[in-house]
Order: sequence, then C-alpha cells, then structure tokens
Amino acid sequence: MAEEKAEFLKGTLDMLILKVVALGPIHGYAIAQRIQQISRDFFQLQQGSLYPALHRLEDRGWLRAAWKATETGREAKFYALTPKGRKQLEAEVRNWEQMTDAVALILRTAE
Amino acid sequence: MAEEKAEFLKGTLDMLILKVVALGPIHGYAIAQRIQQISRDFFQLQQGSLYPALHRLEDRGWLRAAWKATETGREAKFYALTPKGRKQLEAEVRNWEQMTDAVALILRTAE
DNA sequence: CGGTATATGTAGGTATTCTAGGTGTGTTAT
DNA sequence: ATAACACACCTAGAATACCTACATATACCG
Repeated sequence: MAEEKAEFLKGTLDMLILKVVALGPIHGYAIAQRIQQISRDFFQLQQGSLYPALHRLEDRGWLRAAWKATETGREAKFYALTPKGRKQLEAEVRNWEQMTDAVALILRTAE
Repeated sequence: MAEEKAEFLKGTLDMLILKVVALGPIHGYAIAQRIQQISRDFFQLQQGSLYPALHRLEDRGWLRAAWKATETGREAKFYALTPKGRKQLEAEVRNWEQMTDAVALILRTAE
C-alpha cells in the first residue's frame, strides 16, 4: 500500500519551473514535458500543480507571460523569466544547496 | 521582506526525525536540539512542528514512546524506532536520494 | 469523423509546517 | 526567597502547496 509515486518535495517545484524557464521562453505544457524528460521520468508534473504554480510565479513578478504561436501553429502562453525571477531562482538554488547539505549532515551521522 | 528563514522542505522532517531516533532512544526536546546541532544551526525545529510530527510517526507505527527519566532526573517521553520505522526510514532515504538526483539533473541543465 | 495529443484552466481535498499560545518542573542567580 | 531561565510536554488555527478530478477547446491522424 506504500505508494512509491514520485511526488515533489513541497517547495521545490517553483525552483524547477524557474530553472526550466530560465533556459528560454517556454509555455506551460512544454515545461511539464521538459521537467519529466530531464528528470528521466522521475517527476511527472500534474496540470493541477503546474498551472496554479505558473499563476503564482507570475503574480509574484518572477515570470512574465505572453500568448504566442507554437511551432505547430497553436496558441500557447509563453513564459519568460523577469530580472526579479532570475534573482529568485539564484536564491532558491543557494537555499536548496544549503538545505541538502544540512540534510546530508544528518543522514550521514553515524554511531 | 524576503525572509531567509531555514524552513523544512515539507516531507523531509519525518525522515530527519526517524534518522535521529535511529541513532538511539531519545526524547522529543532532545531530537530538536540534535537536529539543530548536527545541521550546524541550519534547521531550527519548532515545537509546533516537532510534537505533532512525533505523534504522527507514533500513530503510523514507526516510533514507540515510553516515559523515562533523563540524565538530569526529569521525566521525558523517549522514542525508539520500530522495525516498521526502520523500513520506512530506509525507503525515505532512498526516495530522498532519487529526488535530489532528479533535481540535480534539472539544475545542471545548461544552454 | 472519432480518438488522441496538445494546451489551458478551476474546485476541492489533503497534508504538513509554522505561529502563537499554554502547562509544569527544576536550576541558577540575585 | 524568588525571579528568571532552561527543560519538557502539548494544542489550535492559519497558511501553503500539492494532487485528484474535472472541464474546455483545437489540431492532427487514421
């Protein structure tokens, strides 16, 4: 009964989205695909997590959205990182590294 | 206004508590001190997070509690890991490692 | 022309953590 | 003596974030 589903560590999703958007303007649906692909299918970003997160990030001024056509001619909402978003990403990455280092200290404690 | 407080990644706390208890029977208050100490003050476990977490872990059969005297003669609730708790800890550590590897893949993506 | 992939979205529930309070005991400083 | 502090337990309520499930619409392919 112990579900082995690859959920997100709560609080990590924003950082991953910001990072993927930092690679270049991209629309929401493609962000989810990209995260899944790069993580080798470990993360499977649900739409019910994706879109609210994008709106949240936009509200906070970290992403800017604009409707544009995709390569296949569809309309999609493309997100780009704002300068504020870039700073936020940097801060979140720093924090992530400190956090994982701190966790590693505890996990490696022997005796 | 951007608070730089070292909060826990939600979902990580249980693993850290299980790990500290795995080092040997210990009471709640000391668990918080130990986590703070080992993490070099990065994590500061609040009592409002600590005690509900301990009750949760006990309810799930991962910890067993017993009142005993501390070294200084006070009464305190000592927690010990159950066999189920040990398996849970192992599963959570495995999952943590997979998760951080997956995050690392995304964070290291360049271009 | 029906199904699948693309693309966006919301509503409601669940779970976890934090803030902020509260209780009581023992020790130490004044 | 007593005040202050550290120890040790606890809960209620709010905030947050994620997931499940649903809803909509368009393009492409068989």
